Amino acid sequence: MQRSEQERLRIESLAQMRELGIDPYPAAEFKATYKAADLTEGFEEGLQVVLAGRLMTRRIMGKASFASLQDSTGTFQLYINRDEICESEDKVLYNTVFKKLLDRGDFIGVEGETFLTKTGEPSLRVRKLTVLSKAIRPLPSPKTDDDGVVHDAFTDPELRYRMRYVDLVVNPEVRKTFEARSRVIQAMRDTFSEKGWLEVDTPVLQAIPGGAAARPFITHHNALDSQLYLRIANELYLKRLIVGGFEGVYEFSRNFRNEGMDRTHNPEFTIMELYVAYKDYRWMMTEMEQLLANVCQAVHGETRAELAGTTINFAPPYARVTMRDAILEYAKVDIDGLDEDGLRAACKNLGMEIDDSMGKGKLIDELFGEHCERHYVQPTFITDYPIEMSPLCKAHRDNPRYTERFELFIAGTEVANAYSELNDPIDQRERFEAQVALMERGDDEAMFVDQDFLRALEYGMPPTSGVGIGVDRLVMMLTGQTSIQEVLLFPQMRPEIFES
RNA sequence: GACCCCCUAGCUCAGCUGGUUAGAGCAUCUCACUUUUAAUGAGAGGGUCGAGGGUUCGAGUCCCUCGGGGGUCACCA
Repeated sequence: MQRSEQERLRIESLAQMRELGIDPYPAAEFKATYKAADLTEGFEEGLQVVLAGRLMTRRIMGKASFASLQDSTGTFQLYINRDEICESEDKVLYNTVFKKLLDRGDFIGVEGETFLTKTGEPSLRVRKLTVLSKAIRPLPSPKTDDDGVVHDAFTDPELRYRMRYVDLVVNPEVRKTFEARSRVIQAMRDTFSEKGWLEVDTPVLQAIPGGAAARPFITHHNALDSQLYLRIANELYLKRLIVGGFEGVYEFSRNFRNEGMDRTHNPEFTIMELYVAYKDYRWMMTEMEQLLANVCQAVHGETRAELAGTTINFAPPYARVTMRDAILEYAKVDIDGLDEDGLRAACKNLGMEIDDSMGKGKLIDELFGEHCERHYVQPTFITDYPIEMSPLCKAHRDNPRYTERFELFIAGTEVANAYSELNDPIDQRERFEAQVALMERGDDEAMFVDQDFLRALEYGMPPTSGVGIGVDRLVMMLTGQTSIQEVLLFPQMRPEIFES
């Protein structure tokens, strides 16, 4: 393996440490008494503290040095004086270990007391220094000048995504994004658990990939000698649990779809699905408004978030627009009363690319996607989807051509999808049969029939409303990111080839 | 899958219509320095220019193939 000059020197330092009787990778627990942020907030002088973290910058001035120590909460300045850490005549710890053998990126533990430097910087006067772990590779070294401008930042997306561990160490805003992601998920979980709903786990390996229309990843179980799929959705399993008598169930579901990748699609992604018995989609809209306001509050301390130069306002209520009105407004087409041929003519009229495999539902969806979607920047519920495009959703109580469905759009992107769930087993069977017809017509995304799910519905499912929230996309909206890769710790990449 | 762009030191980047020994800043190494904070001053080392082939007297630069990444589009109801 080819090593750079810097790596070779660090490996040499490692050996020298061992010769001095210092274990560069000690096994013992190291008990830090504070975190960097604890010391910075409400700074107190003369406090005895023990800190642990990575040595990040060093400014050596002969017999005294300044350094910064970075832990999970931030950085804190260290002041290291030769004669204070080496009280006897033996100055090896300072002159050799600290100045020569330690490098940027090494983990150390320090003990001492807090004080203010003459320039007023909160600092730790180090009395004792312990090597906790030696780093062999040099970290990138971004620097921030007086004007807050970052120089030499570690920015190459390929390197950042492949080596997220390095990205997280040197780019503090990256760590903040993932802390925000965790708060989003925690806020949802807290809200649901307070309402008494049950968090459940349902199969990732499924014999029939149901609940959505997408190409699945296929795998094989040896002992059963059967083909299995990684789930594209968990919807049908959560509904089975509602049949079983749970009245509120939810799951943060990692789904897998064997489709293209772009800035809003990764082959594996997370959808939070929630089903609540005796509710309808109107109730769910109100519930979602409150949930997202809470989540935004948890992340930002207010119900607004900045995204690509616009302020997104998450405070309820959100606009509610029917799909018919949306298409009427932006495409000037009234889908009400148009049959498939009429729709096809209208699409052609607008210069859209369409083909014969597209049914009525798909044509309407194209109209909406092409002309309307991008206009909904502030959170907006698009409601009452045509029945042809929603095979798991109950027909609208006032008009059977539509369904009791909404999608929530933010910044022109679909963030949530909800129904008054179809619980009529006869109707559901017919809808599945219509999907089979679409599949035979050439639609390779039509849904599979799940006989066991139909059997479950035949045992009776209470009226239920369900929702799926695209967690990754919601995190994007809340953290101002425009690429899904920035909200996934390890986005999908082509496998890296290593020389052995 | 299609098109466009990118790949040069540990990091961020220069490198013109092809020209002699491939540069800078930071990082690294040596020396100096007991309150610095993009520390400072003096000196030094570090490169298979993504890989392979071709054109040429001569290729980081031009051409071809391959690999990786980014963007746009398609696909993803």
